[in-house]
Order: sequence, then structure tokens, then C-alpha cells
Amino acid sequence: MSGLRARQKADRHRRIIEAAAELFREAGYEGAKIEAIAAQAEVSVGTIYNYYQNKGDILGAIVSLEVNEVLNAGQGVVAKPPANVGDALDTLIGIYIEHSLHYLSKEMWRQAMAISTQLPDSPFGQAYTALDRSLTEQIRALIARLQALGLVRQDIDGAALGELIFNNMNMMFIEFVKRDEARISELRAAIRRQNRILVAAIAV
Amino acid sequence: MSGLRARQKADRHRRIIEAAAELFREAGYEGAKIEAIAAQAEVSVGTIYNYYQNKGDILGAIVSLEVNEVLNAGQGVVAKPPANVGDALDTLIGIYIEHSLHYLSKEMWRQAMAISTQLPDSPFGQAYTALDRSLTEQIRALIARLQALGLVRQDIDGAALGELIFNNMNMMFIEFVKRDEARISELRAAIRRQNRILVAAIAV
DNA sequence: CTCAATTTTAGAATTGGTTCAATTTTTTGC
DNA sequence: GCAAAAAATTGAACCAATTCTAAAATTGAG
Repeated sequence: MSGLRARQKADRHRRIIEAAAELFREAGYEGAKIEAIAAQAEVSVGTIYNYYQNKGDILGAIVSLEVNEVLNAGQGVVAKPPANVGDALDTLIGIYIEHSLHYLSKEMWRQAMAISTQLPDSPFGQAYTALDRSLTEQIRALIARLQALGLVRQDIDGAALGELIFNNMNMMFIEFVKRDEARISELRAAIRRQNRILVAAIAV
Repeated sequence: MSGLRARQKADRHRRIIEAAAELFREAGYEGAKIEAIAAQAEVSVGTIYNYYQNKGDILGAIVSLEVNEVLNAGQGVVAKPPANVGDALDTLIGIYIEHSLHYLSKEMWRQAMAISTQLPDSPFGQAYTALDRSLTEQIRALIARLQALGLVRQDIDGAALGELIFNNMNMMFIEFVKRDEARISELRAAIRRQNRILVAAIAV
């Protein structure tokens, strides 16, 4: 039985993540030295590298937690969407954006995004791509739901539309985290304005 | 008069860029050590840092060359666009994409994109954002042109539409450079499919 | 309880980007 | 031309991530 060992392992994982999350927030990604994270987590530097391939993967684990929460929250909207295409999209996207800075600072997002394009084949790079895909799928699911409800035209290419909406939102979010002074409300308004064009095209 | 000094300066800039471009292509961004670039350019390491704030800025200078070429090539399409909204967009985007791997490898693009989100306030970060904006403006200009030609509805929000098209294309391009095996033809086809939805909505 | 296997640890070594103080080169006022 | 000032160059030193090594600790099977 590997009961105790597994529990200790999980515990070390948790301690490392918690220490890193705290230090990333306090000192920024670059400012949080591995030695400091190790000290805070009460493990050695070597142990951290035993659990994660590199510093980026630690951040990756934190990002995954955040995005999975967002995906869960999104479920609700897909299940019971507002009875209006524009509002439905705005509500789902709103959930994504409003949750986005819960655990992660803009600086952490910037680092995470950078690492995911820099090392697309690293564990984190692949995980990040998978998360993006899940978000795209959720938007597609919403569109399919709206089609089923008769709110969106049947002849719309749902797959392509889902990608289009996600890609635009994601790019806007990237620009948002690149500017510290950018406000969430402005971001949402800009995306609404862009989506208005699509809504006009697809609503029955 | 600052004749000699200015000439030497320009010459060293050129040598550094040429050396870096060659080594980035051969050994990849990470693989190209600053010492090697310095040796190849026949300057010292310190001199490189006198000319560029950091390694990323060297890559940035190369990216700017490439993107400016693309912008120039795009001018032609905006001036005389194909007499069909879908074809016009496809032609402009085609120019962007087909030129994109001329000087830069996918790996170089990945690094450049990563740096631009990681350090949005560095010289390169700001330059990259400006380049993105220029591309967006060019797409907007094309739409305005098509509106003037009576091919696009007058009541379309051209600014928002330009952003939407650029953001989607850019995100698709990011995913494209993240996968070494992805082909240009597939990328173009996927974007065409997405834009079809928009074209249906905006064409007169 | 004991022992072999596995994991963790501490810390030294490595690596490569970046910084810096000293030196050299270029310019400028005379 | 010639020195003093300004600018540029140099390469050694620095720093932090990552790797490596040998010793110590922990585990679980018997």
C-alpha cells in the first residue's frame, strides 16, 4: 500500500503550490526565487525540481486550477443560457473574465501565456493548449444550445463560430493583461462591441 | 560632425543583427548564445548590450524588419482589392501568412510572441504591440475601402470588425507557430472558414 | 524489526544572460 | 595638432535557474 507516501507527496505538491502562489503574487514571477519558494514550502530546491520540470510548470499548475474553476462556472451558463444571443455570450465571457484575476495577477498571466507559446511541448505548454481548447468547446456548446433553443440560425457553422469568438476574446484578454492599467469593464465592453457584429449575423 | 562614429554605429548594428539572424536560424533562439553572436559580429558582449537592452530586443529588431515588409506588401491589396469581400480578406491575410516564415522560423516567432507578452513595456514589447496595431489598421483600411466600393454594408462597425478579423487571424497564427507540423495551407483554410461567417454578415 | 529500494536533502557545480568598472577610441574646443 | 571631455568597448564578475552528487531519511516487504 502506498498510502502514507502518496499522502506526503500530495502534501508536498500542495505546499509547493501554495508557497509559489503566495510568492508569485507578492514578488512577481521573476522576483520569486526558487530558493525562496523551497524555503516557504519547507522542501529543498532539489525536491521542487523532482516535482516540477521547471519554474514555469509550477505557475502552470496554478493556472490550471484557475481555468478549471472558470470552466466549471461556465457550465451553468451553458445549461441555462439567457434567452438572447448577445446576453448569453456576454454572460459566459463575463464569467471567464471576472474570474480571471481571482488567483492570478496580470503579471502571472503574462508569464503563463509567454511560457505556453515559448515551450508549447512542455507539460505546461500542452496543458495550457488543452485548457484553451476546453474553453473553445464550451463556447461551441453554448452556441449549439442556443441553436437547439431556436435562438441561433441552424445553418451557422458552429465550430468555426466558436473558434472565432474564443480567439477574439482570448486575444483581447492577452492585450488586457499586457496593460496594467486596463480595466475589466472596458475589456468586456470592447468584446461586446465586437460580438455585436456576429450576433447580428447569427441570431434568428 | 559625428560622421565616423555614426557610421561605425550603423555598421555594428548591422553586424549584430546579421550575426543574430544567422545564429537564431541555425541554433534557435535559446541555442544562440550571446557570446557566439558577439563573436560572429566581431564585437564584445558588452557592446551588444550597449546597442540592445537584452537578447529579446535583438530578435525584436529582426521581427520588425519582417513585419514591415508584410505591411508594405499589404498596401497593394488595400489599394486595389479583389472585387469580392471574401477574396479581398483572403488575399490580404494570405500575404501576411505567406510572408511570415520568410526570415523568421516558427521557433523565432514563438520566442518573439512570448517576449512581447512577457515584457510588454520593453522596447520590443512596445514595438510588437505597435506592429499588431498597424496590421489591425491595415485590415480596417481594407474594410473601409470595400465599404467605399459598395461591397460592404455601410452600417457595419468597421473598427470593431477590423479588430475581430485581426484578433482571430493572429490567434490562429499563434497556434500555427506553436505546432511545427502545422501547414500554411491548413491555416489559411481554417481562417477562410471562420471569416465566411463574417463575410455572410457584412457583404451587401 | 531489518534491510534494500526509493525519495529527499543540502549544497556545490554549471550555465548563460546581464551588469559594471576600467580602458580605449572618438570628438571637440582651442 | 593637442589635450580634455564624451562616448563606446571590453571582458571579468554577478546572479538565478537548473543539474548533479553523495549522504541521510523514509518506506514497505518479509
